[in-house]
Order: sequence, then structure tokens, then C-alpha cells
Amino acid sequence: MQTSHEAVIAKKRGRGRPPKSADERNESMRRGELVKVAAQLFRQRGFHGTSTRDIAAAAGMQPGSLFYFFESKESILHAVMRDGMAQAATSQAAALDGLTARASGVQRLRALVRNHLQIMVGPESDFIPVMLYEWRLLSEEQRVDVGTQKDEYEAQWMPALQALHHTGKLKASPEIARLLIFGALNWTAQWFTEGRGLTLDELTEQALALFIGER
Amino acid sequence: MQTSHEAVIAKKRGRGRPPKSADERNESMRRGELVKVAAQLFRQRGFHGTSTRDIAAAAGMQPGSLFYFFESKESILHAVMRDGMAQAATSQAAALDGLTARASGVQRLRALVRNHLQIMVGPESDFIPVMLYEWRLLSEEQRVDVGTQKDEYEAQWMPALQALHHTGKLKASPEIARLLIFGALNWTAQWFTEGRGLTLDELTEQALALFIGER
DNA sequence: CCTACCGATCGGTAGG
DNA sequence: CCTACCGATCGGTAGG
Repeated sequence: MQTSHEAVIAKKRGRGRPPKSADERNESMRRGELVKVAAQLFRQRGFHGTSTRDIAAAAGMQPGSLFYFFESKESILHAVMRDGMAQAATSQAAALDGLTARASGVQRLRALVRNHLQIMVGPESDFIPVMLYEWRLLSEEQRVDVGTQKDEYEAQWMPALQALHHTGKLKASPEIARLLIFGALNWTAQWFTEGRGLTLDELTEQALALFIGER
Repeated sequence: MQTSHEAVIAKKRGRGRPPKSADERNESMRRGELVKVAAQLFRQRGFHGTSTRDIAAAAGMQPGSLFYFFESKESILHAVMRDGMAQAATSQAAALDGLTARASGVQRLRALVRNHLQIMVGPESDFIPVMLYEWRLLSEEQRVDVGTQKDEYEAQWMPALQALHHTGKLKASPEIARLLIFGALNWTAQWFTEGRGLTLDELTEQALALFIGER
């Protein structure tokens, strides 16, 4: 599956021509800006509470110009989630690469939790609340697409959870634990603001304390 | 603070007249039906994705007739959350009353978790997802109103969490644990369906296993 | 509660 | 990318 942006580019340059012109690079940058401001607005006001005019204005464009970059409002929502998940996957892979081969289950879970919380307070933090709130608004096809990214992201937690279950530190079943843990962590986007009372490291330790009694 | 419905009734009969006429009872029932179908639609399609015409049609009314019962679309959203929280509070009080005076922290938390999950799979289960998704759409005044109900509901968890923290079964701080736990439990509304794989009692035990290592 | 209706806003398009 | 625009939908109201 390709993003709507890739679809547009593919249409313009014909299938299979790899090099990008300077125009295509500019277009790509401008589109990235649109996705970013759309993510902010969707988080603040919701998808239906944000008009395409709002997004265009925030990007300094005329109302109709959005549809030069995106075929529909829904495709912007899709792009917000798709781009966000791609960045999250990259960040999570880096966090796991930073571990030694013999890292314990506790160390692995700590790295995953910390990275996930980091994503939600970082500068690109809007897409997870948007996914939480607007998931049902995706088309069937879009939901399968982003769902695949999400499944791959979450699957990387299973080895750590299974290891912790085997050593007895995680009492719940790994599958149910994963569902409950993502609910708990994703909801922190609503109440946690870095620096106010609790640091990100402290929140990470509190979460580990709750889930596996580690502190 | 009074609901918009009470405000309407108060306006009609003048302040301080207690007895309700048969007309007022019918009006009250009809309004309750509207809140119920609105809750279902808001959960399925979101607040902005549901038109007042949708709600009226689902209740067998003409499009404009909604505004005989509610002064605005927002006031229907407020009523969904207000009525839902009132029922949740009643249900939770009953669950706690069912405990003996010497019930342990584990027993108290189990009763609270089970009751909360029960609310989310029961026939009046729509309001919690609606609260999760549409909280920001309330007016300042409405948010304070429902926020007070929510705070009172959640405050009843603190004695159990504090007791468990003192005995060492809950390693996280009671305040942070409460925030993480509600995130985890409320999110189950998205993936848990009774009977498919996991019963409500099994889910309750899995949650307790995750939070306090009890199983 | 119904009928009839209004003003505003919205997603999207044609043509350049 | 902009200009100019359309058709549809929406929340809400007047008057009964």
C-alpha cells in the first residue's frame, strides 16, 4: 500500500521512474508541513472539528490549495497516522538496538516504555492521540494499512513481555498485559506534561513498578 | 449544578414546586430515550459525526423536535456524560456496600475493577467511550460539572490503592497508579467483548495480576 | 411535539 | 499553487 502522496507523485512521473526532481522535493516538503499542522489541529479540535480551511490557513495556503496535495480530507488523516507510526517504528528500533544482546526482560521493557512515553511528549507527539480518537474515521483500506504498522510496532513488545512472564515478574498473560499496558501508556498523553511534578524517567519507573513490581 | 433537563422543567413549573405532573413524567422519559440513543450514536460515529437529525430519526422524531428537549446539541453531549456518571456512581457505591468492613485492599480493588469493567460491557456502556473521545467538546462549565462527578468516582479508589501501597502489593504511587489504571481499564472498551475468549471475571483477574501481581 | 425555513459552513472542483 | 464557485448538510428557530 502506498500513501496518497506517493500515489500523486507516481501519477505525475509515471510508474517506475526513480529520480525526484527539485519540484518533487519541494512538493514533498510542503506536504510534510501540511501533515504536521494537520496533526496539531486534529489533536486539539478533532478531525470533524477541524476544517480543511483551518489546515490551509495554518499552513499559509488558500482554502482550495490543500486538494493539490491530498485527494480528500480523509487522506490527510491517514497521512498523519501513517507518518506518525513510521517515525515511532524508527524510534523504537533505535531504542532496541541500543540494548546489548543479553539485556534482561526488565531492561527491554524499560527501554520500550521510555521510548513510547518519549514519543508522546516529543515534538511529533500529536499522532497517537489522533490515532486514539479518530481511528474509526479511517476507511477500511486505511485502517488495514495503519493497523499493520501498529501490529508490527506492538509485536516488538512481546518477547520482553513473554520473558518477564516466564521469570514470574509479569503475572498477567503477555497478550492481555500488552493490551492493558498500551491503554495505560497512551492515556498518559492526556494528563502527563514533562517537568510538571514528574519527569519522564520517573513516570517510566512508576509504570514499571505498576506492571512488574520493579522499582 | 443542574442538568439542562432540570433547567427546562424548572423553567416550566417555576422554582421550588416539587410535584411532577404526568406530562412532566412523559417528557422525562422521552428525554431519557433521547440521551440513550444519542449515547449510542456518539459512540459509534462521534459527536461531530452525528447530526441532530440522526438522533431525532433514531428516536422517531422530526428533525427540529430535539430542541424542545435540549437547548443545543452540546447539552445532549453533556447529558450523556452526566447521566452516565450518575449511574456509574450508584453502581460503584453498591459494589463497595457489598463488601464487609474488614475487606482487604485486594478485595476492595477487585470489586472496583470488576464493577468498572461491568459498566463498560453493560447495556449503558456507551458513555465512557463518549467521555474519553469527546471530553474536550464540553463547555468550561460542563467540564467542571462532569469533572466533579468523575473526581468523586475516582476518589473512591484511593483508600484501596493506599492500603495496597502500604502493604507493598502496589509498588507504584497510589496517585500515578490511579491514572495509569484508569487508562488501562477504560481502553478495554475498545477491544474487550464479553464471551469472546475472555470472561469479565477473567479480565478482572488479569488486570489485578498486572497491577498488584495477584492471581 | 410538527412544519417550514434560514444563514452559515463545509468538502471539493474547474480552470488557470 | 490561486480564484471563484457549487451543492449538500447542518444547528437552530418561529409559529403553531
